[in-house]
Amino acid sequence: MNSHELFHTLHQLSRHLTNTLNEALKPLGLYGSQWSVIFVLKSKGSLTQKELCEYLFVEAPPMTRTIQRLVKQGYVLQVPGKDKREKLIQLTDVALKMFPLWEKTVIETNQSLMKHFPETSQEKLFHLQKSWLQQLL
Amino acid sequence: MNSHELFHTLHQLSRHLTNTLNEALKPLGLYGSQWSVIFVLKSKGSLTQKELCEYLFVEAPPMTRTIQRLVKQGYVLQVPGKDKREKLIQLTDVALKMFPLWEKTVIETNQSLMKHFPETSQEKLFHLQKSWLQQLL
DNA sequence: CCACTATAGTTACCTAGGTAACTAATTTCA
DNA sequence: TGAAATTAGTTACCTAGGTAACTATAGTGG
Repeated sequence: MNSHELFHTLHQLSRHLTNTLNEALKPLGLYGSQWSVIFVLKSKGSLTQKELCEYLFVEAPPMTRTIQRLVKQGYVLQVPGKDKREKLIQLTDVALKMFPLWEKTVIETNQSLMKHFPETSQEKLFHLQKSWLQQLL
Repeated sequence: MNSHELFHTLHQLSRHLTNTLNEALKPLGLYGSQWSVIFVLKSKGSLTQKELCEYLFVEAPPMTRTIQRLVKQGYVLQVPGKDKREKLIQLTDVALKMFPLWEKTVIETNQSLMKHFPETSQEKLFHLQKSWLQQLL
């Protein structure tokens, strides 16, 4: 094992997971990146764009783009925040109604992705990656 | 730990590694994806585009783009292969001369990325990733 | 031989993430 | 108070990976 291999498998895994989720959400008209935003909003309630960026570790421009797309789809609203700069993002009723279906799809996809990967391995993987990431940031 | 967290951490790590490498290679006029192609060509010698795609697990169109960019930069040549469809990709003398510097940069970056991540953990992580990936593909 | 199928690479277009630059608004501090 | 610095979000543009469709070439089998 050298670092090339470590990095390569990591990137490859990431891409594979992304592509599989996108494929699963495609019939529902969503992409993984949009689901991530929706999921966070559902879990934590309305957030500012800044908070979304911080939570999901995504830079502002792509977050703007994702949110604008979700606004266009009618799944989120941009509501003025505590001052004139700030925008609060919240889920619409449409999104709340759709959420269970989206969630079901994601959970099934994730389970299928991890079907043959033991839970102990998942836990180990998570902790190793989290540990690495934490010392990087 | 739930699958959202596992996936999120993984993607985040992947992005961080990619961005850090790109930043390091930027002064040398290279991107990580180009380096990957160069590295494989240096390791294994001339390969067809198809072989490069297979080795790096990238679809043909982005590989075409990366190669075309490398051709424009004068780092690779496209040489006719065994039939009229096939193109062999090989490193130019310029690239061979530059390679040590590129490699040094990449190695230093990688080492810095892993500085506080013990080698035993790296090995464990690699094997977990590889194991998961193998049952997915 | 030739129609059909498969293959290698390309083009067009999509999403996603990033940086740089920018605008408008807010905060800071002399 | 007001200039300078900071902040929240946007615009422009870049790279990277993907799918669909395509072109030219090669292989297959009746």
